[in-house]
Amino acid sequence: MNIQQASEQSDLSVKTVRYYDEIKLVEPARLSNGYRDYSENDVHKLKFLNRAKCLGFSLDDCRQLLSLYEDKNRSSASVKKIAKSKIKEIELKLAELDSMRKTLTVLVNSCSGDDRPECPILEELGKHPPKQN
Amino acid sequence: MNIQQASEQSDLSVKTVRYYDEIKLVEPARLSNGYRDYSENDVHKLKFLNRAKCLGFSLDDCRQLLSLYEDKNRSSASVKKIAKSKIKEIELKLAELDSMRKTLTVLVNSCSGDDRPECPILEELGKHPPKQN
DNA sequence: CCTTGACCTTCCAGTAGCTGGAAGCCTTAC
DNA sequence: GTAAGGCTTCCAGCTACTGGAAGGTCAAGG
Repeated sequence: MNIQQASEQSDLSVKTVRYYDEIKLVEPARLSNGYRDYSENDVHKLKFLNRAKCLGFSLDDCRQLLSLYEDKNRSSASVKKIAKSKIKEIELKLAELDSMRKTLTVLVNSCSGDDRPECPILEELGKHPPKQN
Repeated sequence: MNIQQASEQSDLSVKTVRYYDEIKLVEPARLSNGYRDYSENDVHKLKFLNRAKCLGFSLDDCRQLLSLYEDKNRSSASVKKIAKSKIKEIELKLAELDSMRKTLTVLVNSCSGDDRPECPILEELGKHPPKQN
């Protein structure tokens, strides 16, 4: 099938699908006119990638997962390890964002939000040394 | 003061400080030999930027906040508006990450993680159409 | 047979926010 | 004088695409 159909079936943009070919994630056959020709299996891989991406895996992670997916001699332990480290990453990011949210909420609540120039948010940003990063 | 001192005082890397000059966020004076010469006020701005960055503001947001910070006729409402929309963004990202975390946790818990190839994580990735993105 | 429109192709540039490295001055200490 | 460390600029690269230009291909209609 042509690239547009593959794109629709995998719910990835045409540009993205072409990009995945370029970086050798999913390389379809080519027709004599140069057009990409996606097989059912190619589309299946594209869907797999989209799903993994939605779960926060990087393209490098995706590449690993895909090769494990296709390796019938894999051990489930190797997949579990990748997934667990991804959970750790996500939890770190969650904690960081939550701390940002808390700080910002306190600041917003202390700001009158009127026409006057006095602003506790800016004062705070100006006063304090950075606590993160 | 020279760029290294400014970098240390603001807790930003030398490269970053130079970059902020390049994108006209904080443009220090120059000595006759071409060296950047940071004033106390410049360093104060660098610190402000670092703090704002830690709270999740993009450099574009930072640019706005900095100009509001320096505008003595600003209204606190305009700052509050930016901060509130940033909180919204952060909350969206939090929800997304939390959903990833939950899904991944379920998958990891259902995976034996041994030497056998059977892996519910990969099966799940292969089976399902994407639900997000 | 020609044209039109919708495909497809490649290639180049740009996004955010830096980071690393090369080549080459400048300054300071020994 | 020279060596080490600063400083400068510029160029490339990172992630994961996206937009757009220039041009080839294909099917339908007149």
